[in-house]
Amino acid sequence: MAVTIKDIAEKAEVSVATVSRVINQKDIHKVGKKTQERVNQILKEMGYYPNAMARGLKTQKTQNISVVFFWYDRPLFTDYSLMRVLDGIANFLNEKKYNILMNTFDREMGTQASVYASFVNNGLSDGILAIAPPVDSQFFKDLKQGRLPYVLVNYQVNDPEVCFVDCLNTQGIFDVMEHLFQLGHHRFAFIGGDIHFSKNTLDRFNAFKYMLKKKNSALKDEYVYLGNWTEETGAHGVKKLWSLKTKPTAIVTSNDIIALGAIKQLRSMGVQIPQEVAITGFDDIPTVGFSDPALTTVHHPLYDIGYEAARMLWNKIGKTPLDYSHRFFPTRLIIRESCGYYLKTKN
Amino acid sequence: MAVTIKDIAEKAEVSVATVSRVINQKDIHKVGKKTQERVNQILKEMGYYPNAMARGLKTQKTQNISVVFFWYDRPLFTDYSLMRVLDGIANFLNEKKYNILMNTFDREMGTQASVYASFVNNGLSDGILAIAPPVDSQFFKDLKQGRLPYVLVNYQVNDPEVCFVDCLNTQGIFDVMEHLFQLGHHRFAFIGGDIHFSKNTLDRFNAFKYMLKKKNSALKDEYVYLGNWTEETGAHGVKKLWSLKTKPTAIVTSNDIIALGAIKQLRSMGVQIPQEVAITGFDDIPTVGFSDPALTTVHHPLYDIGYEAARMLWNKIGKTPLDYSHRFFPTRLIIRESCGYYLKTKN
DNA sequence: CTGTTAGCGCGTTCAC
DNA sequence: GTGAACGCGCTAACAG
Repeated sequence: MAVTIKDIAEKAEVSVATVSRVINQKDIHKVGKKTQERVNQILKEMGYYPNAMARGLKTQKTQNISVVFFWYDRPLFTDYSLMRVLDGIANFLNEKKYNILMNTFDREMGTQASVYASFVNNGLSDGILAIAPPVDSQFFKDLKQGRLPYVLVNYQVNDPEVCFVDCLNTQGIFDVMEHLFQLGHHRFAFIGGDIHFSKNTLDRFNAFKYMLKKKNSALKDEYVYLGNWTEETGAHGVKKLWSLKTKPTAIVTSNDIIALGAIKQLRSMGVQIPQEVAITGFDDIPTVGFSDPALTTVHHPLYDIGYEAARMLWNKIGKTPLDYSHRFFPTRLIIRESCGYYLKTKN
Repeated sequence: MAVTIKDIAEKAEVSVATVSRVINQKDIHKVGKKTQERVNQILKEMGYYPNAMARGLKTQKTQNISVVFFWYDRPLFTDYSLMRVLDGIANFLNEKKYNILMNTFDREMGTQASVYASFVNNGLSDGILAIAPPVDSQFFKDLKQGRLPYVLVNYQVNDPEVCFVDCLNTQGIFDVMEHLFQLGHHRFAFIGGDIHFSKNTLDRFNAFKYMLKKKNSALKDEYVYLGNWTEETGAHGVKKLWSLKTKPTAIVTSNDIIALGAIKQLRSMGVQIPQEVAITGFDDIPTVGFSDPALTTVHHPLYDIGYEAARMLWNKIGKTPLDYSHRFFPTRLIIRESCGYYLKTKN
């Protein structure tokens, strides 16, 4: 058993109240100099450190934030995009001396009731950062009904009461497709993740469809392949597309990883990129700068999004008035080699 | 305020003791069937979930594990190697219904006293997984003196009382160098991270020196460059080496990231790999299979190490007798293109 | 300036 | 079968 405030009080021959005062430096001016020194001395000697549980129980503040990840399958902390968000979150919370409590749910658990309450709303944390919660999940409803402040990350919803931070997915897709249109492309395919799970993917897919309509370009079902977020999905999508008589001239993907898988598959089939087909990604993860060809993609300010989400939550917890409930970060088109832009301009 | 056990008791017109019995299914046979049903009903109706703090305070068990990372600078969850370890940890702890409490310290904090106690030994967790703690840090001593069970990960020490899980770093370096010797290399350089911070790096560097001695090959100071774990270190190391009159014929690195940076720099200087110089990595992160040339490296079973470390800690917490205090995982030489092995055999 | 005490929410012992 | 009461370690109101 660790040393408690009571042990200190006995040794110092003062009451626990006095000890508490010097520990927390609260009403400290009321405590005699001599007493302070003696207590501090004993605190050090006995190696006392406050029990966060007891303190939390009393103050109803824990100094912990729950960061909730929804894995598609099993815990996968090697997902660069999610971890880049976590970088931003951790850096902010570190500054503010908050601890991070990781909660990871798989696809199935995200849909269950009681997950929220038993794992998150259990008094262990002061607020919740939900990273890319599944579309229309039970967790999402629980969050609204629950008593804990929360901020959604990489999720957007048309509800002024819900706090979230996201990027302008729609704008990102528009930019990428405008770029492709300018380069003369006219048959567009889409390879993406599971739109029933990821809101970002859904938004990007919708933007893709919207843009086609706007440009009077037809959406063909056989030009759409939705899987998950692995390289395999990219490869499978390409295989499906290349089994068609009329191939697309451009492939828009919802994520860089998918694009990388697609590129690998195309190369293994001897298809020239970008001469025979253009391809684009989304997120701008570091590796895509070194793929062959280097991937034209949409930069996603993941770090800033994480940092800002943590800041918003911190403000909510601190009752600091926030005059906005959500923030959108702009994306940025990163033109590299996979669409042939530099090929054209070389001419 | 969330609904408490007392609220339930009042509504159900029973005592809190009875409610506690049905919640925890303890001495449940003593509770009347009717009562059980009524309490369960109300539990659901009112959306009750136990407060983990209060419970932890009472039982002295938290169902939380502290996972401690020591960043070289700031929180960096995008480090593949560390996150791959976390994958293993999280998958095991998920199975056992333990939560993960993340504690991140920077280089400086790791050396400070009181960090252990105030951030880790605060009653919030039942045990500690310390990922690659800094060499000889204060934290390390605190861990030994502290009352919490712990397991070190990616760290090894000659002390039967200290639990740890690590790979056979020495064997990994031996394999890589034996491979290089077989290919006829004779002037060896080493580019690595900070050996005063990372035990793994230190062990690998020592293995490098030992192997040179064993093979009667001289260790030249100008063939050693130690920085951190970024691509820049690889690049800087190469620049330094290529400023010398006599260049090394082989570069052994302590980590894949460094090797990738070195390769990039060598290519930008027009140096042929492996014709002019061979280069090796360590860890076998996914990207190195796609570098140009593909990197010959040492496979590091990071996932398994994390999983096993979590399992060991879980056993310690559960007082299940463990008949060993540490485990070493074997490494595996992965021969790709960067040392010229396939070049030779093609002849 | 210092101490007494109540209670945060829960589990558990010991009565009945 | 059930309940009263205590205490985990701490903070804060109040008393002196």
